[in-house]
Amino acid sequence: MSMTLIARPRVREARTGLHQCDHCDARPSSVCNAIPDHLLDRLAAASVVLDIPPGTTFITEGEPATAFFNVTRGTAKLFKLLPDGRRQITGFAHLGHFLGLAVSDTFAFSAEAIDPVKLCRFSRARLRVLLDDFPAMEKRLLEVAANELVAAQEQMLLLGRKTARERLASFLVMQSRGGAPCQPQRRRIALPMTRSDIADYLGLTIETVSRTLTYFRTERLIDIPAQSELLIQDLEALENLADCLT
Amino acid sequence: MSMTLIARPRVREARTGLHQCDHCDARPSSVCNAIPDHLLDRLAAASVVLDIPPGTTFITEGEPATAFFNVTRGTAKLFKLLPDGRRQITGFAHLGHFLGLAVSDTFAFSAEAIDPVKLCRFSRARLRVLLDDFPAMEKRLLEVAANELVAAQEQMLLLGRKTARERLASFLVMQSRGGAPCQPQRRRIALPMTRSDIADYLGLTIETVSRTLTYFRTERLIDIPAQSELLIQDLEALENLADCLT
DNA sequence: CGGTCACTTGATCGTCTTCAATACCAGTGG
DNA sequence: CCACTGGTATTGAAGACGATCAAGTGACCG
Repeated sequence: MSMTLIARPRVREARTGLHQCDHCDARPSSVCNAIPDHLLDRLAAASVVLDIPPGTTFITEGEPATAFFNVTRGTAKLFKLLPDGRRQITGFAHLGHFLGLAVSDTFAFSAEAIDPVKLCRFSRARLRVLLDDFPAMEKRLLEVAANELVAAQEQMLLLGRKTARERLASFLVMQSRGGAPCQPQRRRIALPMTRSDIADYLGLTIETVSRTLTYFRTERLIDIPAQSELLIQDLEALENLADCLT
Repeated sequence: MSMTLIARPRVREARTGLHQCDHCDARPSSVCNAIPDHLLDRLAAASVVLDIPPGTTFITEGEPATAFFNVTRGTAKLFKLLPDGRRQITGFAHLGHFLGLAVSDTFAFSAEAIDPVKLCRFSRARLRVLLDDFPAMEKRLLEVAANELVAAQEQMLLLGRKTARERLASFLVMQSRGGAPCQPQRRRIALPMTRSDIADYLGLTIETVSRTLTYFRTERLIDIPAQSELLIQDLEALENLADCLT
């Protein structure tokens, strides 16, 4: 039996005195903003910076949740697997996203870097201390959890009740807002994830994703200058489709 | 044009000195257990007891979230609607379930009583005060939110990647544990919800639910003594189906 | 009884999947 | 420069699962 040997990428760990939270890109949008500026050294001391190469799984479903993460750069996909390999991507984690809410001793999902990802890692114990010392951070976590719950319910609606066209439209509209609601919309969308990722996120196959995107293109709703780049031509039509007003 | 007039059920409000939290059925399993016994009067003072008749919608998606609820009796369905009437039930709320996590000023879902439901209502302001006074309660809320998030992701996997048989099997196995994981399994399941509710929960139609249940019955996996009652005959087979090990 | 409502069962249909072939693109080496 | 390779995306044809449409059953109730 031939065996492919895959070099397991070593996760580079950078724990240095240089690690500073005060000019972290993620802070404005992350739970860390609950900690006042003059105490940021506490936060820096509790965390370790990691560099994750693309394709690396850094959280595995079912493994003990000994540490939590904060994404400070890049995009990760969060997913669950069935024994036969079927996959459901439950979300994409961008700048500022806190990983470790859906947890009950063990992680309920796996996480894999799509492009080069930078993480802040907090051990469970150290985070516990931080939360006890900064109740505001716990409040922020609750806020974040509430928002994720809203998003999750929206996704259930999509997966349970929307058609392929509606799912793709919803996805594109969401991406045009940078993955979060209430953000300014951009016509140009970067798609760091593959078609397969999009399919597994929307509960479809890659063929259906591909076909539907070409439909949208022939209908002049979008343009696809490159594989990982997309231009929205008719946002209103897509929004109507997404909210199923058609 | 003929018009059906529906008597809007008045929600009975019982705000009396008799409202006591110390022998509330919901307390052991709800967020209220974060408050020590000798301070339960604070909790009672902050809440109002409501009786909700079956079929009454007591939370409407999009309306301002001025109050939160705790279910102390009965079962409610939580759902989202599309403009054309398609519905996705995102969950069922039983004894002890806190309603108001998936919130961002306005409710992200609607809630309707399936059978006679009793609720504890907390105004947003009063709950705020309670949470500030009892940080343990905030911690409990975060726990609850984390658990709901885990459940939501599991449901996304179901909706996005499982077949009708697998969905029904997952549903039945979950119900045999009383809707929550880690609880003792019972062979006899009460199904207060209609087939239509089950369908909208699993992203199917009532016909598919009905058919699949009869398949299960002819395969001796289950028995259906009454419409709202179900007996599991072969739990192992159902569990294998649910986790897609077949 | 007739009426309603929820559920079941049957026949047909359509959307999305599956299977398969082809195109595309970047990287590598002759 | 071009052939070769591996990974990813697109396109086509056929098939299946679940949806839709429609009829029938049974329970409950005034």
